Amino acid sequence: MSHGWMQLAPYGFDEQTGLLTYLDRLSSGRVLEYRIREASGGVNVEAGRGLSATERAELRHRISWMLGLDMDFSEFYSEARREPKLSRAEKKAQGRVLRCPTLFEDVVKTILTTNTLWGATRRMTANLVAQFGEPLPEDASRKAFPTPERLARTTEARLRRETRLGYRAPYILELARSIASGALDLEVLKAGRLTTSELRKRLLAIKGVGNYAAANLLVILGRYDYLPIDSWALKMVSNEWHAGRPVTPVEVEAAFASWGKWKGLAYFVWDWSELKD
DNA sequence: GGTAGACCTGGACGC
DNA sequence: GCGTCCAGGTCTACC
Repeated sequence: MSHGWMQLAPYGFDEQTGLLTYLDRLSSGRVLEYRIREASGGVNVEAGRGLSATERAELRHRISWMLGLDMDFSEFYSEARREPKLSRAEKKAQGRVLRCPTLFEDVVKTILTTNTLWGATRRMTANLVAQFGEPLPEDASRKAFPTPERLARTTEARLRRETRLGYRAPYILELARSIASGALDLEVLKAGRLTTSELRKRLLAIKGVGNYAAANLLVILGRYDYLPIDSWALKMVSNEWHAGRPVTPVEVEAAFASWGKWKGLAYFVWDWSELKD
């Protein structure tokens, strides 16, 4: 819950019951819904019946990635004990950032967060899913996130008209087409073989991904050396340490510099003071 | 390498 | 009802 991904389609979250849902399309082409609940020692997932062994293995792999189930934060927690503003991190098992099964989806969603309001990000994502996603067999009104191949077949004009992506439409289209054609492989970036600096270069090479978006994606990839400094970060740092005076990205960097390779994570789970009116 | 200016969209705000 | 501003930034042209 450290960022808003659970509010973006095809994720759904019920605050009353704590049920997290997600509509996914497996490589077999099967579209299904994951119903994920917290359980003792892990999570419980319902995902329909009649899955093959291959599909079950893929599903397990994808959900494990989405929830970061194999991530180890013990080193960060050890550092965080010296900072009261991070004291709840270990107790609440914070650090995991909800992510999508494919990096393609995370990149698209990150581009849709830029230069707009959160409500518009939600709307653009919902439009993309509704217009280009593959439907759930038992309820055609509910759909998975569109594949690069499906988006690659549409036109910029249709993207602009039907999803209201605005100037972001050509970025999303170019990304989808590069992946669909095989020219770009984003999934390989998850393997952890590249240095953070090299990973950042690859992300910045994507049209529509700048410093903020790259840093946000690095956090999603488990690299915390860069801060995703957006207008919200400027506002929160201003309120936290500068009595509401406007601050620059340099001052945001300075505020978290002492956290070194953990600074992106410290920023994400920081217990921010209430904004003053 | 640093920096204006343009960029879709739609909600908030002032008049 | 209308015009302006701006938001969880980025790109391009220009210096």
